[in-house]
Amino acid sequence: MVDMLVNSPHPRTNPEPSGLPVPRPHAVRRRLPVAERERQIVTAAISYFAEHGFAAQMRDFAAAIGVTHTLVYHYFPTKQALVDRVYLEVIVGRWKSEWETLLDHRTIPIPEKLVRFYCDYARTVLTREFVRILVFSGLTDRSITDRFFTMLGERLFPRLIRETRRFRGSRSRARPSSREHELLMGLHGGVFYGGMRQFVYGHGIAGEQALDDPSTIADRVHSYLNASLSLDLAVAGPDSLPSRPRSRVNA
Amino acid sequence: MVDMLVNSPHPRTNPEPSGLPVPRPHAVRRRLPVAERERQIVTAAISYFAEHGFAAQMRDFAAAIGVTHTLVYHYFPTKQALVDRVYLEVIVGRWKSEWETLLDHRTIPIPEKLVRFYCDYARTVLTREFVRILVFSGLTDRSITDRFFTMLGERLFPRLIRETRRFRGSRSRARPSSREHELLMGLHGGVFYGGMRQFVYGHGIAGEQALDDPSTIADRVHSYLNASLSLDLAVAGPDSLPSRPRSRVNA
DNA sequence: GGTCATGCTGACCATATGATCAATAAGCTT
DNA sequence: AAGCTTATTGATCATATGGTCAGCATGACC
Repeated sequence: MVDMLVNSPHPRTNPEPSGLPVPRPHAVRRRLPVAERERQIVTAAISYFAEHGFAAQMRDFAAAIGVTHTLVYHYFPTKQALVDRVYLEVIVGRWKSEWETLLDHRTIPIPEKLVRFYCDYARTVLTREFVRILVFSGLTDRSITDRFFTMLGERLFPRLIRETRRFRGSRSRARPSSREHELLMGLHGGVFYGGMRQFVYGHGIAGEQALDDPSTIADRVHSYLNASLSLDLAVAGPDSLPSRPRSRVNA
Repeated sequence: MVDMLVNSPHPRTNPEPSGLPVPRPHAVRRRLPVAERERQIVTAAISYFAEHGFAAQMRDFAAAIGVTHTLVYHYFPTKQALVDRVYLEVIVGRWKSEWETLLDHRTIPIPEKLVRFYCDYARTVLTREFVRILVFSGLTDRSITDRFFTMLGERLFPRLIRETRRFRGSRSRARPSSREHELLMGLHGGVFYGGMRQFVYGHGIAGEQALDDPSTIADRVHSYLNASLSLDLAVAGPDSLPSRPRSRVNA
């Protein structure tokens, strides 16, 4: 399927070489309860659009679940309506408010908290459907990625910054400096990049290790926290070293 | 988008001198030398497809540079040929063999070498066209991203792993462990994620700081190198700390 | 000013696509 | 088995798309 990208009306392969007249090509017509059929359509649309992009044809999609595209139009008035539904279920619907609760927890040690959060975040978000649909939507209609990133920026990143500061022994509530922010983006991006590699570029890890592998996540979080310790001496000079890091983390 | 078809391909305003019957309703038709026109088409195609994806229409694209789509077909036999050319120029054409030379350099201190490399890599690769086209192509036709990632995997990552090991005082030539590899992917992904945020999600940095900002890059590289120091004690146990890190790096 | 090679365009083709609608038949009730 | 509701479909529409082609018109040369 090269032409998800490159539309081409012409090169449609004619699938009917044999001139035989097919008497009853259509299979048994099964009637499903409305709720069930709708569920089926949405579920199928998620994986179909994740795979082929939102430029994919309604007819091809419908054929993939063995119905006609007209039936899909019976459940969703327009293609856009179906697309919106897919966005909603995959991106918005997967947000877990528990993440916020977890990060607000007062007694779990901060490194453990961050590791636990990023493990679950990775497990939730680093799926084929989520990653590809987020990226597809980011490249075209940004309305959904905007919503997602607003949530990240309002509910997640401030908490992560706050916890990082607590780890460093700071109670500042100031707007994060760009160094602080970029450091966090390095962690966050490093995690998400695993999904990109696997589901977009197709050069994922060999299989031995999952994207949400706790030890990989732990490595990254610890590396991030350690780096954050040097934030305080940012202005002190390039060669100084904290005489005794507050609490260096190790795997 | 729709009206681009209706509109005359030439947005240049017709002077409209007087009520005289104008026998030539179409705008000035400029003839360019072949090489020049081809250059113009390719350049425009790069930014147009980067913006609208490769599903964009030839007519719309042609209209954007003020010619008809027929003219484009005069220079490129098919849409795919143009797309291939875009891939080639943007992705393949931007690889710098100097990167390999730099990483092979024997005397530059390793942290400085990595910082210099990632600064230039970021400057080259973290452009709107590169990032978006790479991701567009990754989501659909992977032939080009495959080529790119093969280059990364053959020419870049091995060198980065080797230098990281040298930094740790190791001369091993063994295949990188998955921990080593994932740590490096964390760095690499953290850098690339900046481009994703800015050019795909549209939630880039506030402008004060560029994607290839040396101090951000330096932070990440140092954080990575420090983390790599704990690789050796991976099996030693979760709580041990190197009595004296070989050479901790700071900003 | 005239002419000529060719860069460039409008009209056209064949197919494909999102969307509509009357007609059909599956599954329930009786 | 008959009847009814409605889930499902095939035929159809209007438009859009990648691609072709004969012929126009532009700029260089005389």
